[in-house]
Amino acid sequence: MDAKAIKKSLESGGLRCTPQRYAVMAFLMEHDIHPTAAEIFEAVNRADPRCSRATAYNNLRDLVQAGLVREVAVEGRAARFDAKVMRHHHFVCDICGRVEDMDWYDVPHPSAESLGKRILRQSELIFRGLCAKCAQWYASRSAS
Amino acid sequence: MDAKAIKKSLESGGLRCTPQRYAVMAFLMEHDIHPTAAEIFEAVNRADPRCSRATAYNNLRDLVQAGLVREVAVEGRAARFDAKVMRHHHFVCDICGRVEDMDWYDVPHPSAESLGKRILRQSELIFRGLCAKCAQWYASRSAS
DNA sequence: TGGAAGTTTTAGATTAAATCTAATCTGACA
DNA sequence: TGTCAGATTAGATTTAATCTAAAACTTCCA
Repeated sequence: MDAKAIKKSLESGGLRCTPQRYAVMAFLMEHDIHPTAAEIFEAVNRADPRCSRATAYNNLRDLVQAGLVREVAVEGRAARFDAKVMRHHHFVCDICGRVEDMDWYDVPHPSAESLGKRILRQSELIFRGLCAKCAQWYASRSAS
Repeated sequence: MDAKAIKKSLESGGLRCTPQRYAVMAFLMEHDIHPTAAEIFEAVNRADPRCSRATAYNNLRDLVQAGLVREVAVEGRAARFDAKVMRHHHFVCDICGRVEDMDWYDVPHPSAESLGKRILRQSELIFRGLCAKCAQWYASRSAS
């Protein structure tokens, strides 16, 4: 991954490029596995033990606020994160909680005014079901 | 609220109608405020202190599993719940976390097969922005 | 009616996720 | 070099939710 690109993207969000912040952003850009905050902290801390838990969480919060990283809340599980490279929808597996990317397409939505609300962002979709792996496991399980 | 209707709806989900379970379901059907689990427990426990925290949470879980209650995960906040009377979308306020109902409409989505996934449910939408109250507060704040 | 088997509930302990605290460090720039 | 806002830290704390093991109910059949 291009270090300059990461630095630039941090600065475009008004964030200074510190080693810890860089590590969090780089991890997210290099892995499209939608890790939880705990997984990000563990990976970053393993690579460089100077990064503490609070710092990993603080930086994650800052990156989300700056719009560089997207947070996906999943019912009954820890939140998951991904670098917001291109706009896309998500798929969440009911069994293993795995989050996968899905292609972006526009969804029609009511206008803000008609609802009495001031700001209204296009919602990203979260589809739900069983991922290929869990669907297979589930099928073999029901068969026996 | 019709007690018989609540009892029937519990039984339609394969759940026995115990006083505690009834209280949780009744609270959700009588209040469309999308309470958190903690708020539900407090309300139910206040009305009848025989219902413990674990019971409120257990029953909530059972109701969600039975498809009678919907859980809405919100980033950085406790999950919220509502009785699944009619299908609808949701709006979440970025500032106060308030959840509001929005009318249902179909959203086009890719078919399961094209994605290699076995089961794929229609996603309910979550719109995000500022609710009327917070939008007003925010505007008056920026003005000063 | 008795009582075995299953279900539900309970108080309190525990876990998990994330944030807070207050002290310390860093580095840009005067 | 000195200053100071911003960043980081370890560890404590908070919050949300679940677990545990015992007790209390229901059901239902003899």
